[in-house]
Amino acid sequence: MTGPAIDGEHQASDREPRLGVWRAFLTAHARITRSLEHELQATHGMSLAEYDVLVQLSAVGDRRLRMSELADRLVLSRSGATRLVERLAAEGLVERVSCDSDRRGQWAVLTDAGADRLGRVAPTPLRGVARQFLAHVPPDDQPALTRMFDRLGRS
Amino acid sequence: MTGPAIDGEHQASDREPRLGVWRAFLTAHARITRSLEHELQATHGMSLAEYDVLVQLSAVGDRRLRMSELADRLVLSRSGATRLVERLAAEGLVERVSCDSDRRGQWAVLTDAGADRLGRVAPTPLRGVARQFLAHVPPDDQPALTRMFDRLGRS
DNA sequence: TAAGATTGAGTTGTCAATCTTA
DNA sequence: TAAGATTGACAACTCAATCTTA
Repeated sequence: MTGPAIDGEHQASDREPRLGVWRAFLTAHARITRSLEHELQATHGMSLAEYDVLVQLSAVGDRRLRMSELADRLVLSRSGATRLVERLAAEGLVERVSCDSDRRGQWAVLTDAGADRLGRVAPTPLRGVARQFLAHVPPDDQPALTRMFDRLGRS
Repeated sequence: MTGPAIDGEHQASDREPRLGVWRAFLTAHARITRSLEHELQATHGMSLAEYDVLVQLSAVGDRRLRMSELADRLVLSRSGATRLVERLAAEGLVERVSCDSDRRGQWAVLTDAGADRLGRVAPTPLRGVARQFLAHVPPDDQPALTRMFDRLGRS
């Protein structure tokens, strides 16, 4: 089915047949994140971006990441990371510590309060992801999908 | 806590094994859209959001969509859609037309200038999507993936 | 009363410029 | 000179309130 004709479900395909997957990918992402954002905001007054910082920090051994590294992991600009950490620091969930070995550098460190908060908050987004995402992804396909996603956006 | 153990590649998995796919999905989306955004902005001074409006309008028969419908398709708030169309209208790429049958309603209509602009601009994002997304998605898997993405974020 | 749409106020992110240390 | 990080100025989106027509 190469014709522009019967486009039914997947309109807006930029006149290109293959673009259906891409549009579906975009829309899925937007719907899910929007929903998770609302739910997390409503139940715990936290944004997904803030939650992601706590998750990233809690996932590394010593609960700390350099600002640049954090920005890279969040796929955020450096200034964006600065401001995000700034807000979390104001709430006492993250602490800023300057780096000994390179005095230009700063660590973003998860505080105990931050870890506690993450523990209380996490169930909400976890349930959301399970229900809105994982439930629709066949477990057998997950390893292959993960590898595919990991390749996307590189080159 | 089941043990922070061997998390290797997919850290930040929220202490949950299955979450690797989810994190990979999030990161892939962020990387690709960020790159497309920069490229489109640099080459044609247009945002991805603006481009998406033109695409959506050009994809429907009479090149027009009600504001609400447009917002839904873009997965954007209604006010977000209003402001986006406002900007495009200022550039003459979209025209606002009030609706006859329901005088509360407004059509966003793609102008000829808008269609022309879309034609000139499109090659850039299309190449980007081909290179950063489609190239990594096996053609045989695309129909199944499209169906999967279409289900995500519902329920 | 409700639905379509817009507006005012506020939040969050970006870029470009800047400061500091390597 | 360049790299890490922050700041100022600004762009784009969200919610809540509002206006208009159903």
